[in-house]
Amino acid sequence: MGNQNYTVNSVSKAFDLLMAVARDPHSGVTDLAKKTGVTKSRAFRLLHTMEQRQVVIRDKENGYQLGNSMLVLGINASSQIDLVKLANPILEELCQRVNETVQLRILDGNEALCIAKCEPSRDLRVHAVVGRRRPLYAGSPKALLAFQSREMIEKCVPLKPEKFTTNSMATRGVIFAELSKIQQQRYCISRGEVSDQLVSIAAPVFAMDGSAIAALNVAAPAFRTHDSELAHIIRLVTSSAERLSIGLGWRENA
Amino acid sequence: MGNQNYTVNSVSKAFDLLMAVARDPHSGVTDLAKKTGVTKSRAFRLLHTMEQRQVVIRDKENGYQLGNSMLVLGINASSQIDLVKLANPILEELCQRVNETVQLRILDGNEALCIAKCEPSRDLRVHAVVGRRRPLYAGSPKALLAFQSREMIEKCVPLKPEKFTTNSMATRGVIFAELSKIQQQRYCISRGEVSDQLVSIAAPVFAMDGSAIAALNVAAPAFRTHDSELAHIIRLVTSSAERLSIGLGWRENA
DNA sequence: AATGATGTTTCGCTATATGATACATAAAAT
DNA sequence: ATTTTATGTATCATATAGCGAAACATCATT
Repeated sequence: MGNQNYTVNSVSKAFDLLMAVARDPHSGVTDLAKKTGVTKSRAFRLLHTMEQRQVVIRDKENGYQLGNSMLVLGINASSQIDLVKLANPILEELCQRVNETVQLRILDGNEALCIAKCEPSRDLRVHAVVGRRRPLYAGSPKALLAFQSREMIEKCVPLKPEKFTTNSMATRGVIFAELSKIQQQRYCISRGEVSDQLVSIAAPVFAMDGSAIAALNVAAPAFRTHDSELAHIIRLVTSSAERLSIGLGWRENA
Repeated sequence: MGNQNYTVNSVSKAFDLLMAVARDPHSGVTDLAKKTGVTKSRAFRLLHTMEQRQVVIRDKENGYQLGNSMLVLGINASSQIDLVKLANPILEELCQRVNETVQLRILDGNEALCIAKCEPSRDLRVHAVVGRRRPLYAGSPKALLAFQSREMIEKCVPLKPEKFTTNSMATRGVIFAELSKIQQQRYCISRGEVSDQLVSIAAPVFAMDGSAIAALNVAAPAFRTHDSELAHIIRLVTSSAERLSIGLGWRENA
């Protein structure tokens, strides 16, 4: 049962390339090769292979972008992953009620990964990107971190946390204190910790086994979010998160 | 300038496996190996590689399904592919107006591939699947075929067309005639050609270069679609398709 | 013209991915 | 209980598939 290396290198590198294409569409072979640390020949062959399968396509200037197969696979993925399947209607309802951007983030490695979002159709709104990663120790991802094991928390809060804004929590101590507060009240409010002038209200989502696997959050411009409405938003976010948890088979008691 | 074989076999096979996983989630190694005509060892290694990258994940019973990476890539794809990006809001509006299922299909090989859809929230509705392929010679994909080159049409209409229902067009002659009619009127109505009791109204979408690259269609139960409303639906479908074409840079005059 | 970017092609080498086979574990059948 | 037939996982020797480097071809730009 040794930890064998069954990895097929070309396949692994192909996905490196693919992620690179997703990140910066319209890049060419040379550029992508550099970004992924692969020889030009190799990049060319791998991309060529993916092109044949419509995984990537090329624009007029030979730049690569994601192709139809990715589209098909992606849409299948969202109907195969229970969490996303369940979440989307709940996100939409929440988004409509608060009329602000709503996001769902899961734990991925020691980061939070956005796997679903919903934006209102008003002109000024918070922009969310599916696939974007954030550290767990700042802003609304704390709603996810707060419910992890002690070791996990230790591992994820660096000794010198990055200061995104003047409002970012500066020390481990402050963050730890905030995490236990979040654990008690079961929601997290962060004001301008990651971006200035943004307020975010988040609540954890629990799986059947009681572990916190995701965090649901509403992100809004600070000036639009007065204390009077805050309680209302908190109620909506926590109840949406709870509905989602229940949908995943979670039950209140232990 | 020879037609070199730059294909990296493992990568190609990996995507075979991946498509198989998308098609039948929760299958195991053995099963997937059979379906894709690959040895078990190879399937295992390729799937293992993709598992490491979160392209696939496994359920409790060792079954494979699509993972988070696919989700992220898929969502990126839909924002990178101009057609889909443009189409979604238009599909949604059309769907809401007609209160029936709306689909967008592109030409893919000699089939029509559904790349976007929108379903109304009523109980009885036509079910659409992104990623599903259909022949071009039957039902609403004819709206796409009608605007292709003579050779393409010849190639895509088989000598003995498949009979999906009793209403399917039986001979090449009948289909050819219908195609020229569609070309003239710029829309296509099909009644129960692919599924009994279903009516579908479709219109072509043109690219900047004037080629027909997609077809937009509304699919509805026949009993709900009376002749009185038909004209109205046609108007909505054609105008939506035209808006989409214009969004892609197409201009009315050649 | 000359330079400096692209993307594409060639080619010989060896590391890499491969099939066959064996093993381990679990479920089904006897 | 014992055997059978599934499954997923591991090992290994072999050849071939994929590799890097460097040459080539098209473009822009100078």
